[in-house]
Amino acid sequence: MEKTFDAAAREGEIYAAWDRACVFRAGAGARPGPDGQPPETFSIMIPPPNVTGALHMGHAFNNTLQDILTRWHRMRGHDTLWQPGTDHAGIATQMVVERELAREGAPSRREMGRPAFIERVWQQKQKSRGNIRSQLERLGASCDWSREAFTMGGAPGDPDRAGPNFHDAVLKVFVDLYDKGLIYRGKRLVNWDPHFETAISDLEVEQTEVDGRMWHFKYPLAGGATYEYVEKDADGNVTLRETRDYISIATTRPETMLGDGAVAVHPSDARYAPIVGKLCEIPVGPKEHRRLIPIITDPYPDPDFGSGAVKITGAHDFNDYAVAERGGIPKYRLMDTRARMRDDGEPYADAAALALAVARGEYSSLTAEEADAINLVPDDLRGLDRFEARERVVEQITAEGLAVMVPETDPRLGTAALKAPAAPEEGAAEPREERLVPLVEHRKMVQPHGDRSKVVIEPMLTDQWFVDAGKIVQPAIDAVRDGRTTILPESDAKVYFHWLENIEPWCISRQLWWGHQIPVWYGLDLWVDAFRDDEGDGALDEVELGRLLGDGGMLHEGEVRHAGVGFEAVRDRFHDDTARLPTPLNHATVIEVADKQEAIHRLAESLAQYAVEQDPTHLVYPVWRDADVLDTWFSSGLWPLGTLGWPEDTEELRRYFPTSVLVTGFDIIFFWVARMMMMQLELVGQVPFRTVYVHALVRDEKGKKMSKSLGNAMDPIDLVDEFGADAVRFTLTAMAAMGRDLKLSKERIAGYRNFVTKLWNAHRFAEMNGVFSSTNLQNRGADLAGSCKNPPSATATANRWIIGETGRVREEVDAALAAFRFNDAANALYAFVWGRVCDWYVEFAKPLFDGDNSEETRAVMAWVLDQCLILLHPIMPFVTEELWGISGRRGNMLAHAEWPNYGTELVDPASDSEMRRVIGLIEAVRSVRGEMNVPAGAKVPLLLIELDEAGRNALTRNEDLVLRLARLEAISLAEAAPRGSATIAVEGGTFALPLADVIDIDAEKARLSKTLEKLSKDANGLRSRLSNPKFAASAPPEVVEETRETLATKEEEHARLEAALARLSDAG
RNA sequence: GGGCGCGUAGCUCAGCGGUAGAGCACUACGUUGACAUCGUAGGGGUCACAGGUUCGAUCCCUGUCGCGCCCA
Repeated sequence: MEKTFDAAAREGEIYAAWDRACVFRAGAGARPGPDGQPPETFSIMIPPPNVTGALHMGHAFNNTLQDILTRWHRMRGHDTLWQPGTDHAGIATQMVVERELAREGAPSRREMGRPAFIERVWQQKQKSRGNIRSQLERLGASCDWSREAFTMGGAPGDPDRAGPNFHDAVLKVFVDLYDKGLIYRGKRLVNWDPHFETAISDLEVEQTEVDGRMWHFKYPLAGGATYEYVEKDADGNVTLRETRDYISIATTRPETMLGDGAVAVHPSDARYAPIVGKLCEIPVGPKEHRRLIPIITDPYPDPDFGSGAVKITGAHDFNDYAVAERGGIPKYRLMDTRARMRDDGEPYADAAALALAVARGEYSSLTAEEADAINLVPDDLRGLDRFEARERVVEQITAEGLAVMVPETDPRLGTAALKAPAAPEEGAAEPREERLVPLVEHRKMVQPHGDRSKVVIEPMLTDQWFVDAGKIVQPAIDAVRDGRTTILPESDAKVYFHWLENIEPWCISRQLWWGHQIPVWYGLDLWVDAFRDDEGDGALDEVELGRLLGDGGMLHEGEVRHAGVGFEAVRDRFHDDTARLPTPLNHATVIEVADKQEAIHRLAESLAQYAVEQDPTHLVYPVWRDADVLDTWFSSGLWPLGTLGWPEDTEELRRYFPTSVLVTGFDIIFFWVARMMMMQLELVGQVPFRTVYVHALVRDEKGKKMSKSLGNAMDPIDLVDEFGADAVRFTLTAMAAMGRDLKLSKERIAGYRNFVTKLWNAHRFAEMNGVFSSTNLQNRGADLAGSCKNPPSATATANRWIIGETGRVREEVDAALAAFRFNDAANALYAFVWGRVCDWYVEFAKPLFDGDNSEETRAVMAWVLDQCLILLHPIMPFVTEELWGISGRRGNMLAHAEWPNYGTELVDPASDSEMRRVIGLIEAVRSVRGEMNVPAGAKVPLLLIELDEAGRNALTRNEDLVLRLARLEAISLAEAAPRGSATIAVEGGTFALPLADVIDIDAEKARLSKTLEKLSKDANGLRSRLSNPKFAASAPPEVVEETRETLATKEEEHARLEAALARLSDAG
């Protein structure tokens, strides 16, 4: 064997061997239960990574944990499935492709059109699909790749027909929910990304701190009205009293003033009480069409913040939206999809007049659609970018003298403020005349940015599809409350509950091209009064038909719609609808067209043709499909069911659903976990998983979040290249304390790479000592047959001891994994393999190989090393598989080896305590040697002064071990410690190291005194506890007994060392 | 502002009622029958602070101070 495991060279080979042997296939390696029952099943769904993405450390962590669970259950003989797959990641993928197009100088998305673009995305998907898979393979992920799924699998254009038709399943879910009334369309405020021109979810919005400005403007009261403005301090003393003809408003987004619907103040705010209910003027726009808006009260404004008055722009701010809803304030949309000021609709004068009538209460029933149609952007600002419009608005207001002015020394101006002039007595020049400047506060503020586009998100009022989440949320709450699903760690269950109990409607539409296109078709609403059959004769005459065509009639009417998994599915429903229309429209054929414009055109055309031919069979009723796609989280919400073939009743669905565990990050508890819970419960009435294990974040070594822009991201594959997958996995596992972020450093990984080497070299040692020789292989034939239950029989204490230790660690590991305490499992194994097997057992074996028990020792070592490989395999699959192959001829790959179920019954208490004494003596001798500076190479004699029987037996039976490991020449009996010797107190006895020629008497005295001091202190503490009568009365008897024993030991050791010190002093 | 969590050895973290552990780092020594990606020994902690409960508190409770994260 080489000196180290060559991970870089071997890992690929090993993975390929697993692949060839199909060991990761669903159910592979499953064994019947103890009484011949069918095997338990274990299933786990990978949280699907972005198909065009790359794995980051979070993925590495997440998938390592999944692999540990999967491999562990597989080795236990369970029918195991780890379902892999990828997510189509709507916005991210669309972005990748658009960027690619730009780089190539190819036509843009809009230039090439939707079908060509989608085709291009499929090409991209085919190109990058292998990335994630090969990266997961580098990590050793034991997924069943034959079942790889894709959230857009089966969609039109999918060149790969192999996987499940996830696409149609998603559409079916939409249609089912729509038909149940759980999905609706409505005009709501959403996070709008002006770059991608789509609504995005809260998850996709980053709150970023930026240097912002806050302007202060005066909104003049209507008709020049005035009021007494009074400010008071906390004690009620008047600090300011003046007559004002305006109300002061602060804003960070002046351009939105154009859409203000009101000014709101807190109901308790006495400063503004005199003007509540009055109208004020928005100080921007053409003077002759100034809009007036009401001053209202609402609990939202904070009287202590700014002026205490807040402008209300319901169509462009989430808080304002709520105020507007409460107060019946109209919400005027100001921008287009690219966040430029609107350039559509009627001229400003007409729009402003209409809005003014609304504000005056002259126009009571303004619908949301009507409000949306009003464009309140003044003509000179139309078409401008929002930021440019902002500057213009500020200029115009300031020019008009309606900006709040302050001295230029005002500290609120921030860095723009001038230093206050020094006092004259400090020698400053004459104070300058105070100049006034507009109050523009420069301050840090938090602004929403698109996490991918990086542009400022604009809250925007748009038509979107929503899931009425409130109606399906309760079962998801109940399932966790009553324990059908467990969320770990517990604190994350609280997050889950909190979110679900305050659930909001879920916006599921995205204005993207890549994704599941919403399966809703619209038709023109012909069932309205305008198209009435006047005579009631069941037929439309020319006049009546003319109304359809004339006056742009159809354009202004609404739409009717149906949902179905495809056009064919909705066609019949539209036919049923048209059947209710008068002749000749009831003969119309339903056809699919691109959009509403085309529908109007085709219908008009077909009616015109009818007017000429009078042939109703040529009439058409055109319908068009909703252009939007579904939120990616909506489709991934179906992941557990959809990957198993739902809605078909598949074998896999019956076997593996509900799944056993979901391993995922804390950041998607709401967005994914909660939604999967809601959706599977709604669709099939079952929870999607029994346990949700929520893991924390992988940070850099300084505790910073890893991010590309910070440049502190570590690429897991680079780390695998450098240290090997096993080291990376073991590191992540050992640091996976529940609910705690892990700070990853290369030093730590290097430490565990050394552990891999340690394990390797223990095997190398074994190989060099014939442990894997064919004779020995025969001796352990039973084990090769797959039984791990029976360790070889052993007589040597060290062998009996290590077998017991193995039993202990197996219990520890299983208990840890069962409780998802991955770090405990890793640390238990580390301590066992390095601290007990390598540090002690291998050393003990060296002398044993020369003695009577050599064959037994070889058999035990082979068994113990096998157990190390088996128990470590879920965490470190590569090196263990490699060693498994090297160390024996096996019936199975290690990935399918049988997981043991022995436990502490393997512990032999006598051997245990015997080894404790042996190890104690060796350590005591080494310690004294070290402190007395005995050269490491020197062999010295040890004198036994006194020792109890158990100690003597232990010593006799293990003398070779002690001599060798303590580097002793011989052990002989002595009546008393000779002059100038160091004393060693052990359990039940005293030894002496005669070091007359090397010993420094003072050093030895100091050493003994120090130890004695410590012993006295400990003993005193114990004594005071024992002498407290309440202790004996209240503490559990075993604790009292243990305390007594500890005290006795300490006192005994104290006595021995005290005697030694006395002798030393006599001598010295 | 609301919620959750964290302050334990130089660093990273376990432990969470019975007088503190690991890894890494550090110091000294070392070609000991695998391993220098190693071995042996050693130093290093009023377990953030203040109260309380208890025979006993790093652990439970309350408060304070710091630091995170999530939601507004």
